[in-house]
Amino acid sequence: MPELPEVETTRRGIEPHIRDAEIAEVVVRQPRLRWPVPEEISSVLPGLVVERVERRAKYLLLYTPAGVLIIHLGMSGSLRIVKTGESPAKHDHVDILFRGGQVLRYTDPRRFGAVLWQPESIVGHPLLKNLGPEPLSEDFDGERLFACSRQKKQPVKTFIMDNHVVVGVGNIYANEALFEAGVDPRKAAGRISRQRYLRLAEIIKRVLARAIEQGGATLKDFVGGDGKPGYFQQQLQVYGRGGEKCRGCQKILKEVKIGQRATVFCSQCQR
DNA sequence: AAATCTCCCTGTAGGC
DNA sequence: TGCCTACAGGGAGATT
Repeated sequence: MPELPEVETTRRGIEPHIRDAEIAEVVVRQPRLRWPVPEEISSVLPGLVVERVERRAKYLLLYTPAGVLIIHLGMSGSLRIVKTGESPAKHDHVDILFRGGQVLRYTDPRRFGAVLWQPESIVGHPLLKNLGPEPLSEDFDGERLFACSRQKKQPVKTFIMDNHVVVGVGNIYANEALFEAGVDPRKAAGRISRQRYLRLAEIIKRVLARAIEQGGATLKDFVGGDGKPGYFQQQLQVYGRGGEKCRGCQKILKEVKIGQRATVFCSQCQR
């Protein structure tokens, strides 16, 4: 499941290949994603130049003079640059062909992702307008976590995964950040001190920034490769390690469900 | 308003 | 080996 670091790594991987390039053709093989892929993209996109590729939360935004192509990778999606003529595999649902020969290929076995077209401006777009701040921006800090959490009884893990509070903190990094911050994921958000939120916010930033750096360092081949940045599993402290020993105190890590999501933590190190 | 539930989909894992 | 079932998970939208 692409988390924010993987989406950002994808953005950095594809942008050099499609920036300032003119779209020649769009091929939609499977329009049934999370929402139907709009038919109009096949007729509207050709002739348009991709001016830049941005990321907002886990959405990738391909800006053209006529509108914005919005792409979400869901939990199994990926984007990569392939060569013209490379035959599509089973789950290669959308190709965007550029004049010059590059092909941006969208792959998504589980089809939880999305490819949408927003003519003109995306300002006020329903999918984007209620999103909280970017975790790596100055708009996100511990003061905000503290302020937003007052009176909230929901578990702190659910709270930091709420896109209204801060975007891009998915299940993996929520688990990791809470472990590093020494915060029990089950604890009510409203019962955590300002001091601890200041620390938690800094750790969220650090964990995400480090993952992006490593995504960059180990950038998989976006040209002709699999286009998947990978998850750097070897350095995950808790995610996927339920039942194994805590790397800090050797106690057995607990695994529970919080908000229908797998949650792993150390009852000794996280209070 | 806040919290919880449902649903979309298919690869993978586990049971037999 | 193969069949069957359960499950995971982002996140919008519905429901409580």
